[in-house]
Amino acid sequence: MARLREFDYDEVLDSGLQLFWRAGYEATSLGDLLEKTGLSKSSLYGAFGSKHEMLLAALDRYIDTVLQANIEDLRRGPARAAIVRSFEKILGLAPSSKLCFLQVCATELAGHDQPVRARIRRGLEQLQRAYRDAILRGRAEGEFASVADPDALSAFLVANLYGLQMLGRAGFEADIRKRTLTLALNALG
Amino acid sequence: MARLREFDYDEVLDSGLQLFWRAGYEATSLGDLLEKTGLSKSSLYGAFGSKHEMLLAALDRYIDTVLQANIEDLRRGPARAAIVRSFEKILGLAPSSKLCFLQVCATELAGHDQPVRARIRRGLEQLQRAYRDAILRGRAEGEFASVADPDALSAFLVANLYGLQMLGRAGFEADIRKRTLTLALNALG
DNA sequence: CAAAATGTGGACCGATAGGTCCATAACAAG
DNA sequence: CTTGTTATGGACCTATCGGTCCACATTTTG
Repeated sequence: MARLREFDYDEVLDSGLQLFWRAGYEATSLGDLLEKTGLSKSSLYGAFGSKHEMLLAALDRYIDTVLQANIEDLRRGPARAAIVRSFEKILGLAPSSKLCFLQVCATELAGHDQPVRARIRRGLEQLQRAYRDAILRGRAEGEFASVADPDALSAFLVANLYGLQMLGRAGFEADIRKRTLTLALNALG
Repeated sequence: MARLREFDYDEVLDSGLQLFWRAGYEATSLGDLLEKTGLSKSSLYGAFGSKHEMLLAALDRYIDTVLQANIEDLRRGPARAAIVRSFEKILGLAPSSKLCFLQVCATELAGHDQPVRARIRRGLEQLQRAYRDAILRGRAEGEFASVADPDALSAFLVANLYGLQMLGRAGFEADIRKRTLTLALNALG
């Protein structure tokens, strides 16, 4: 072995994630990254290789921490309440607040960037599975009347989650979004 | 008056729109714009003022042409068929194809750019109204059983439209997206 | 303590970013 | 045909972009 790094890898990665999350990939410069993390270029490049590889690492980190926390929360308590909870994080969203990082990367990069797309798909599929599990749990408990295919129903919930974020960003009032959500939840029966 | 411009304003604007649409705002450079339009910097700046103002003009142009065409198509024929048609443009979407330009701008810019957000809202509201009109038309014709509030129901359709684009970009198969759409259409009754 | 290996700071790089400026060209009005 | 006005091409500007490189610092291993 040799000299050990003086910074915490995950901590730096979280800082980078914050920047990419707020401003997007292109609008986040290396200078921004260096300033926020306090690292020198050598350290950052030594740890991540390039700006793009750092984004990929940040995406993985997002999925494994932020998204995972949401997924775990979906497992807690009665299924319907858990699903509503997962949506309500979005409902209060002001136009300028952060969207799901997956959405940020999907629109900016996934069209021409395969590694990014693969990660987004992975994240979305995890989320879909979590909804699917909640649906099955709710049915077992007699909470839901719908007999629709759980795969389709969970994908439907994911789609509505991201669609609602779009409405929020456009400045649609919380009231209309709340009623939109109600319609989505109706599909659960 | 004086010397008249040698290019067609709307034609140039459409070229710019194509670039912004495909790559996003930050990733589209002035050089890209000049190359694609064939203009010199003076001409482009004389006509639009800045890259940012050109984007705003492109957004307006998108709403007044592309989106407007979709909206007009929603008025044709039986309501349910028209709504299905409007979604099917999205359903065939490969991961790398273009999203709605409003979505591109919403995620990249609307968080911190008010003029952009205002335009996105305007576009989305026009789209929502078009769905609302189609819903009312369909009800009058006895096509729909649902008695849900048309404002909420139309916002719900808009949300599902954009949510489905997200699924497409992530690489979700057309089959699962089709079944997701079916669930959304169920809300029409 | 020497040697091998890795981390760090910062100078340095060519390319490109968005934008301004100016001399010249082409028009309309009188 | 002059005058006022706008359009055009392209030189030019400063700042910053992402990235490389190297001398030096710090560590583990033997």
